[in-house]
Amino acid sequence: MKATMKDVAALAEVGVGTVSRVINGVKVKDKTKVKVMAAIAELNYEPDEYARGLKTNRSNTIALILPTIWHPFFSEFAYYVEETLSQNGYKLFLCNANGNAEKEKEYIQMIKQNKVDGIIGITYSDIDKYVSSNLPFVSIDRHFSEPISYVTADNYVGGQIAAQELLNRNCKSLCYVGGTSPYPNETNNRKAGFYNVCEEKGLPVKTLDMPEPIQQLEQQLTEFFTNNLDIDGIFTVNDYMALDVIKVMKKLGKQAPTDYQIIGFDGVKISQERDYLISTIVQPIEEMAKTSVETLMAMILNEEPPKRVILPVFFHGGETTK
Amino acid sequence: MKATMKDVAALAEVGVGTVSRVINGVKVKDKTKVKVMAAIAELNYEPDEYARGLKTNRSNTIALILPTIWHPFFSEFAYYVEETLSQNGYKLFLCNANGNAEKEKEYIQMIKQNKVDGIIGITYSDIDKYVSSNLPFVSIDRHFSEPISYVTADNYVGGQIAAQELLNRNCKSLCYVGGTSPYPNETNNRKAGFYNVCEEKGLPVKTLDMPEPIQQLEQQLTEFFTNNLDIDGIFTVNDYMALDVIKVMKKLGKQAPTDYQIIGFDGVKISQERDYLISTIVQPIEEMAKTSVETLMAMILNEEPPKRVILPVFFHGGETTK
DNA sequence: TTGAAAGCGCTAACAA
DNA sequence: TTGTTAGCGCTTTCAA
Repeated sequence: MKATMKDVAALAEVGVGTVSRVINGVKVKDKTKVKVMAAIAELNYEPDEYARGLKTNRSNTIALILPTIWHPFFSEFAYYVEETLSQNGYKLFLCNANGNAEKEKEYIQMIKQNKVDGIIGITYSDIDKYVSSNLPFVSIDRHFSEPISYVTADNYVGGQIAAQELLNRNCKSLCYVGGTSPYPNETNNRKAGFYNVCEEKGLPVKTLDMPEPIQQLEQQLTEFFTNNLDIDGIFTVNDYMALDVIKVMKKLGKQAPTDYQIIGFDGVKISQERDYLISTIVQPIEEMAKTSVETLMAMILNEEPPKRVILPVFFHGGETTK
Repeated sequence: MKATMKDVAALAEVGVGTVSRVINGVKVKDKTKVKVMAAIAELNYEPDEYARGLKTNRSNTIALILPTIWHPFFSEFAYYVEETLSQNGYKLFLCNANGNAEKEKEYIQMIKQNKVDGIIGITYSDIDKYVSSNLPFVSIDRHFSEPISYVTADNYVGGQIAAQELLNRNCKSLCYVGGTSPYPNETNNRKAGFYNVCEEKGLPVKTLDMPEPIQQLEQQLTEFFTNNLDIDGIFTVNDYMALDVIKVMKKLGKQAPTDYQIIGFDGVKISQERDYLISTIVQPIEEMAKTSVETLMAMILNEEPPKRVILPVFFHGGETTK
């Protein structure tokens, strides 16, 4: 049978309140503390977090809501979120929402019923409507109109850097390839930053912006690049899109970085120890994860959290640029 | 203020016991049920899982212990575990242990304190020592001596298939490249299956088996392949090792599949919608995840779970074989 | 079919 | 500094 606080109290010949104080680090006479500790060790006592939660209304648990963990950007993010939480004595509920608003709602309900202390969310539905304002919530890469804190990489500057790096490498005909989501999100700033630099230099930019969900991607890409054979500098909304472009270009007989140069966005690594896939604008995923957790912790402790944090990106030169 | 069962009972003019019965689907007179449901809706009542857990000693939560979520094999596995659990009304604690026995132990303690109903573990320490025998535990790819259930892919047959596929493609000089872990695990069977076919055909096999953790991998690979220029058929313990071999071979001026052919193991996809990286023996990850959850569910319901499940693998011909 | 009440294991307020 | 106790919100037994 599992030992309870009562058992410990009896063995140590003290009241349960005293045991509780010892457990929670409240000041107790040294001698009593020793007795209690001995009893705890003897009985192999471990506090019941459910009883505790019932009283305190806290769970030391947070929920991470993602589209899918099966994607290196999200799994890297989750990895660091878990690591940071664990260091803070928090547990993590993993919630794959699959971009499904219904499932996000279900999770919100689960979260309420389970005294979850806060949420970190990378979501694309109007989740804010279901999150009550007193539940700490940090959004990633998504700016809600409500007073919800968010953490994001500097997408605009990332776009600027991409343009600059392509120009530095003598690209003459630039283009941007991306997708447009029905939900507003920060990735649009990548394009804006890219355009900004091009405009300043008075350079025209070609654009392939496909409405999401993207249908027949390969066909659209093939058509676009067949009609624009002069393009020699490409910036894509993310690394995956760059991979898709590379594949199509290969079929068209073009190879990076000799025939054209291409820069992605995200800085995806398929695992910690492996390399970036391509030349890319790297998001500081570890820092974003840590900042999210810290912001959430501040909210939980009723401190004033930053309303928005924008973290710097950097260029990684891989094998798809000269 | 959050509504409690008492509030619902008062509004519906019934006892709390009746409300509890309605919530839990115990038979109640239709008319009463309607009254209670109305009160629940009116008050926006949601049961408190912590109070419930305190009484029932169940949490509808399971823990997934992994080395790291930041790896496509594990994140795919986690993805399907989460999906299946969610369908069963279960929640998932994500535990990255980083191959760190200390952290695994910490997690076990957390699990005990939080009434976690069961564990799915991909672990490489002697975790079984800390898991009490009445806590449902399913191990992946690892065979404990204790009566612990495990789920694994058919690694032996996978090795056989790899050898066969290389031979079918006219490879004359085969080799195996892998690592040996201090902890026994099922991946050794990949090598064994590979050898088995080669021996049957009377073919010699070269071997590079490096003790883990592997130091100076690239150097070891370079040396090995420089000394064995005749090798034209390679089987590696996993997909990543194959990528490393490919990289080294490129530096040696060799290209797959023209100069040599190579088959990996795992069938890693960096995301659901992307392709396999190379020619490989594919593990049925989705099925493994589902089977693990089902086995765990059976244990939780005190049914007799299968002691071991070995699931079939298949060959995927990619661009690294002819 | 239902209501009343005990009690799960803990925290915190109060009293000593 | 410490013991006692009420009560967190539920489930479940017992009796009606």
